[in-house]
Amino acid sequence: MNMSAVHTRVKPRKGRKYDQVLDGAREVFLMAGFEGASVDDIARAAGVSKATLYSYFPDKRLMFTAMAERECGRQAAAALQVIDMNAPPAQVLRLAAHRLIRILLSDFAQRIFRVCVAEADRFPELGQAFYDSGPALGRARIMDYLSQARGRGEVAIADMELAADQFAELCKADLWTRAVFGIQTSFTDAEIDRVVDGAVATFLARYGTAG
Amino acid sequence: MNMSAVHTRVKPRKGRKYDQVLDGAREVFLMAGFEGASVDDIARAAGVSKATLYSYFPDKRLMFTAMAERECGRQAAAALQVIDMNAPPAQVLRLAAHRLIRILLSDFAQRIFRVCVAEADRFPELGQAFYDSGPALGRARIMDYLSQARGRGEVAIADMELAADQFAELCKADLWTRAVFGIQTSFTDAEIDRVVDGAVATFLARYGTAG
DNA sequence: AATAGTTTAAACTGATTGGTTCAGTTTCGA
DNA sequence: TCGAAACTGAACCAATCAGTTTAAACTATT
Repeated sequence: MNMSAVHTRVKPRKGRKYDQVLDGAREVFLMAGFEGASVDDIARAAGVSKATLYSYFPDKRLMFTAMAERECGRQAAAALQVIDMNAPPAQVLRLAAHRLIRILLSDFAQRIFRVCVAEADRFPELGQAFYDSGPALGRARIMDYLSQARGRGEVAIADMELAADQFAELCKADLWTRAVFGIQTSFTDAEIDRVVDGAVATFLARYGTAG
Repeated sequence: MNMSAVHTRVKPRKGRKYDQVLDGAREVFLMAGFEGASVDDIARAAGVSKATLYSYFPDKRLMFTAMAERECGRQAAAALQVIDMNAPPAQVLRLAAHRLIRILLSDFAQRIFRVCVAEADRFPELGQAFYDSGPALGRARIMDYLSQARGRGEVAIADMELAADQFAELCKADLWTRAVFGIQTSFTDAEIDRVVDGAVATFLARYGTAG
């Protein structure tokens, strides 16, 4: 079946302004949430007519999930930065903590988190998608490193998964909470360093071996 | 000014069905969010006519904030349970962790968290209210105990605030994340014990003094 | 029982929503 | 340059929404 696609490369669903539409959808959905966003606003933000918009997506819901999944994918890609697997824990963890916090506190991550959480029961599959592309992926990365470090005897960890989760949680320590409630929106390096140093110190106090 | 209130006790804003209205508001708002909730639904859930409802609250927004603030207050009251200030850290922390997790994972806390987060920028004061009556209050309680324990030399803590935050974060370790995204809604005692034990162990590895 | 205040159901307003339709314009490959 | 497909803009529809109004029914206190 689908003989027309024989040499037309896998046919990305439809035509030319697809990304443009999703960009508009992202802008409006992330600002206003699902119910708060009107389709007319999205069309305007996308610089596209409403008819075009509905030629790409059969309804508002699918438009929303499409944009959410694309953004989750992007987030996942952005999180996959190189880590020096051979460096000592104190150094690697400090760097990882910094990166993680910067992502967690970014305006973008905050917005998409809010939307995913708010709409988690209207779109059950959405929570899973966000979890897989964010927290779960970050944890896997941390576990990768910790496993190697354990192989070198640099850390002593029995429950690897729990350890990775604990490290991620330690990085949040209040900063993230205050950001998500809109209490504080920008953070100084000093504030972040305090949390990062605290996270690394606590983590290594439990799991570190040598000095 | 306000001479009419001289001997009419401080006048609780208005009459008889106030709580009834707020109960209905809670039910619908927590289920559907601010935009998703219709005033007619709220009236129906409250068992009250729409006219009555509008005689208590001038508009939907104020109805929302009133209910949110009441619920935050309740949450705060519920969190204030007795703690044996003189028991050893390992024991107190384990109990506190259990309580905290149970609250964090409860259906009610999850729902109100979602609504507060989702509506944090439509209602800026709401995030603050939730933070004060939830995380901030919990932290204060933990700090109280840790201070006393430090006085007895049972823990060695420099940055008390950070330590309290770290403990709270350690208690969440993935369980909370999965709950908030709707990935997992009920948790076994074993799952919780694993996180609790891990949190206490890690915390005391860093801050504990004796065995 | 009379009075004064509350509550009710239901109809109504004006605005907005998601979604459709369509006549006409643009784009682009062949 | 032709023609099909993609796109536009605006009008349109039915539904829903927050909020108001009204006339009748209920509840107290006196």
